[in-house]
Amino acid sequence: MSPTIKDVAQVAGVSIATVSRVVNGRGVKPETERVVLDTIEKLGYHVNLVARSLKTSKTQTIGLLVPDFGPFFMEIAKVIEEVLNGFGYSLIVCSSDENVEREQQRVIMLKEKQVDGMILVPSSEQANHLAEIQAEGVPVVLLDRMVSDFRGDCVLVDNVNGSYLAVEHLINQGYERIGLINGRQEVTTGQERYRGFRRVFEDYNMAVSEDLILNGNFTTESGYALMRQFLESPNPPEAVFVANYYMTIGALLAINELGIKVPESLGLVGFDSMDLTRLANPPLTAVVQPMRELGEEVARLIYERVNGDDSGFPRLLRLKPELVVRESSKMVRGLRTQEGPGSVLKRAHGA
Amino acid sequence: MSPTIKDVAQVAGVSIATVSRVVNGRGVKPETERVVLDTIEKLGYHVNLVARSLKTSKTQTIGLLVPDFGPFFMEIAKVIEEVLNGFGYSLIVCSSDENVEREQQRVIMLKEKQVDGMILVPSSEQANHLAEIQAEGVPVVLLDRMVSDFRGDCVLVDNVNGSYLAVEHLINQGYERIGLINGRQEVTTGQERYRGFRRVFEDYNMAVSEDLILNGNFTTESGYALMRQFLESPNPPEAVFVANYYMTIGALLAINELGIKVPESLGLVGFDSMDLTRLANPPLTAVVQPMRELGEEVARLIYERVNGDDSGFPRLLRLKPELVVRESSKMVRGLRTQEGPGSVLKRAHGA
DNA sequence: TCATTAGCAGTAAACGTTTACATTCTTACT
DNA sequence: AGTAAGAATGTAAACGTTTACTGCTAATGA
Repeated sequence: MSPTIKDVAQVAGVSIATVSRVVNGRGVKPETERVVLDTIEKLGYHVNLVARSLKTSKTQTIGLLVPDFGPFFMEIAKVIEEVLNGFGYSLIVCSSDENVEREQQRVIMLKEKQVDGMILVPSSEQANHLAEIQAEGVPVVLLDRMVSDFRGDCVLVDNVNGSYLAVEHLINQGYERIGLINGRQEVTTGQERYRGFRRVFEDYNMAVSEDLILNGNFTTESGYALMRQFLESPNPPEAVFVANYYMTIGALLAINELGIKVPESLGLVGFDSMDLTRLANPPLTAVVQPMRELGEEVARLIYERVNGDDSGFPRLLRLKPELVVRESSKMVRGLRTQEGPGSVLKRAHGA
Repeated sequence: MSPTIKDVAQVAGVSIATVSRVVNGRGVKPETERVVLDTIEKLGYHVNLVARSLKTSKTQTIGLLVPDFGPFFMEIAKVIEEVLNGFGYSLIVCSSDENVEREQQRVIMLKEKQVDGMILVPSSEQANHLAEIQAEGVPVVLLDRMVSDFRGDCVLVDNVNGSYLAVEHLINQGYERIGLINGRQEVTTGQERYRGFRRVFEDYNMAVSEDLILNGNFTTESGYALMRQFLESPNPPEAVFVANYYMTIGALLAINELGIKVPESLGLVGFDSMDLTRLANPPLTAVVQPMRELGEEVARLIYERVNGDDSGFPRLLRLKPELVVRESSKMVRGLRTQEGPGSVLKRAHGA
């Protein structure tokens, strides 16, 4: 259908090698170049990158494998795309649905598509498929989550301290019964945030109420369900820390649905500051991760690796999160202490 | 590096044609198949899709070109990915930044990558590059926006009626001075929403206040700036309709920043119901577009086209948006009529 | 028993590039 | 003018597949 290099060569009266050289800007005589360029224009020729890739064994494509297409990872994907695009690469994004088998399938698919490198947010501690790909010469950089027995580059956030900051803030505000809506313990982000949570209590010499730890799975649905569980329990927490963005949304949904007043009846610290956390009712105190930086770093790193720069392998970048204090965690002193135990619902509705 | 079909053939002691047949599930004798399959397993062979694509001239890849990587289009991209993935296709997503030249570049790039088809959200009325691609045999489906002199498939939303519903609702609530934060007039979504706005006034036999129409460009920033302009003007509108999602966020930001009470001091109808509009303060009345359906339809359609089904070409799908009424547009009767003209700021702060 | 056919497997060409190597054309120097 | 060097171009192989064609084997029917 479309003209090929051969057609151009024929029409221009030169060999295909010459056309190729013109296309790739090698040394050809200016007048020959003119002729070829004109023919290319006339015929509407475009290089076939599939053919080029086969020959050069470079696709100028990076695979990005995320656990879901939610706003958090999409925000990062956007940055990655921008950076990589600047380097002349394009991106194939796919999702593992937080599911190891699917992750393995997708990795194979990306390998078959001959991506030059992969950025991967692992959805478990499984490492064999990653090592395998790596051994076959495809650079892999882990993003956001680590897997312990994988030796390779990682770009992460300091989650322990992120959640530490959040909970410490709650304690400093005077909250005592602090609940946790916990993330998936199968991945490092979940583990580290949990670790940070406990560490604060150690450092402040306080006991954690084990019954105020609810295990979620990072989804909005689980955030919603667990927040409801808290709110409807006979002896609910005074404040809750939610360990990721999607669950924060879910928790907020539950809170709004039940008409709970935040922070009057419940202190809240969530995760990540997109427009939503800023505009939420009330504006949410949150651990915010440096998403842009995360994307930039991981994009730069995979670019280096793909271009044969192995300096400092395996590189581990741990970026610092930040606590943004807004209104959802402002303790209203004196209010809570006057009441006996009871459902937040009662408190909220003045019962 | 990685083993090829040739290696497998050699080790298995068969010809490469046979290996190929095994891989593609053509008829080979069961025992031969076993041998080949075992060798594939042993060698860790994976088909090279680049080579296959070159031979078959099908890449099993669809290009998606959006004007930006914001949540609206990403939400749709997610659906498209899911559907297409089910058909065995992958997606290359890229952005035109609402810029025609960049759009043209990206289109060429996708063509060079030999995508089997493209889904495109045009960022102008320019059609020549689209027609060209189409003429070269690559199916193109337009999404969300139309371009008038392009003859091809489109999956759209009925924007005229979307914005009609919104403004009619405002009028029915009793608002009279209704402002519009308008979208880009270079694209059909912007044009149609504007048309819908005016049509309501015609139908209700009311005059539009031309000074209450502010022209934005679909970005959060412009939504913010224009809402501020409204709020700080001497004679601000009683209610505002914002013509897309990003500008709605911006408007909300401005409103919160200035501490304006909605709907007490200002009625508001925005666009699209993501988590944000639900959780915003106050919950937002919005024209919601059927994003999932949009994605599903466009994915299905491009799949059909790519697979040679040209039925009904050019197909035009116009999906219906829906008005979700929440609190931001509940007129508080009597309140406003007591005041003379003056900045909303004054009203808001009781001055 | 022999011809016919069906089922399998192999051979080789083709997809559109890039590039090592070979060849031809320029140019300039002796 | 002759030649050597260098520049410009051409030739052909290779990248890893798929697939039309060919040939072989074995089974079937008369």
